[in-house]
Amino acid sequence: MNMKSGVEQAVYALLVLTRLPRQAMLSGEALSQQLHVSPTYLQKLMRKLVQAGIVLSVPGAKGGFRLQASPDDITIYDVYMAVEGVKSLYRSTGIFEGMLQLKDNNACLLSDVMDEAERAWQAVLKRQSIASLHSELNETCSADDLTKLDSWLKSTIR
Amino acid sequence: MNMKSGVEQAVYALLVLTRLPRQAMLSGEALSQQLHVSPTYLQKLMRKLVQAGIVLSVPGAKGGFRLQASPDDITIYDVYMAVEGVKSLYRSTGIFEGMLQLKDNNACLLSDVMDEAERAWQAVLKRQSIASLHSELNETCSADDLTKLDSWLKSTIR
DNA sequence: GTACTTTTACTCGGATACCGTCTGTCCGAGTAATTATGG
DNA sequence: CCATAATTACTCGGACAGACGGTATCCGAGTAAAAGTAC
Repeated sequence: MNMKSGVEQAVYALLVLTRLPRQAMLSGEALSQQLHVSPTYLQKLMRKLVQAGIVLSVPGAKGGFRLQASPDDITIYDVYMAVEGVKSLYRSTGIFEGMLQLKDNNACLLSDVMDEAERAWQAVLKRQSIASLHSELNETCSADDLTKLDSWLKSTIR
Repeated sequence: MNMKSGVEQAVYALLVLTRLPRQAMLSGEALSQQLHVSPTYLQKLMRKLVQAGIVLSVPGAKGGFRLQASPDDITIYDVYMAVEGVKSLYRSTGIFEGMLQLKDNNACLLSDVMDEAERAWQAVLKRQSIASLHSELNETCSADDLTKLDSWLKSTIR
């Protein structure tokens, strides 16, 4: 039971896009270079973010990605759901029904607890947004590093 | 990101052991028959429960398993940890450090949120015990099914 | 200079290979109760 | 009848095969801007 590393990639990709100048676009290739991750796989992740309405994509030359929603409106939960899918952590394998043959397809005893636990988990992810993470980034990093990142962005967008 | 089905097996195994007459023992083979799961794999799970101090095992003829702790003291969290291990759901792959070469091995921005979310998740699992699940079982099942289970237990222990 | 074609630089989505983890099996040990054996 | 040996019925833990899902790569297709070409 491990979280996909793709979620982490997606979050940081969004963080980079947050620093993007207004209306500018960044290609998947450029993004992958900044994050040091597989270009093709990141492309796949970006498509999921597009389908979830988080990111806007434009094909063709000078195309690329940029945020569609405001960073304040994008929660970590949204990113998680876009990348990981909607299936819940726990799905009964039907042991309870099998133990003593119960006629009614009763939800297994564990489902209630597990669902509640998952909701509690998701609630925390919903409280944090890309914007709040981005402000953390501003506090954490040195001004030097940030300007280096911004100038890289400026020179990369076309 | 899916929970191991082994956790479910372990929980129901403990539920069966809860109904066991005082001091009686049940073999892994018998348990697996009742749960309709793989005998050898269940054996592996039971060993983990033993190592976690949840279950007591006795080798040799007339040996088997029985609960070591009181059902009230065994939380779903305990079972989860015993089966799934202690590693956390999320571990940073170091993208943040790689983005702009940060000297200090700073924990990535996501870690805080993810850890908090995991704690919230675990907190729910800690509130539910095997005993509370067992009382749910008593309410859910028909008296007929329960006596059938008990008589099976009586005829199986030796 | 305008209309058209070609090139270029992207995204899109499917097919597929790789790899780690979870599931499941097998086997040789160890242990204890039971049974068999010998005197 | 008692002591000892053999058998039986378990757990223990490692090694390993199989299944599955996440990671990663490749390719053909679509799209739009830019560059080239013709008149």
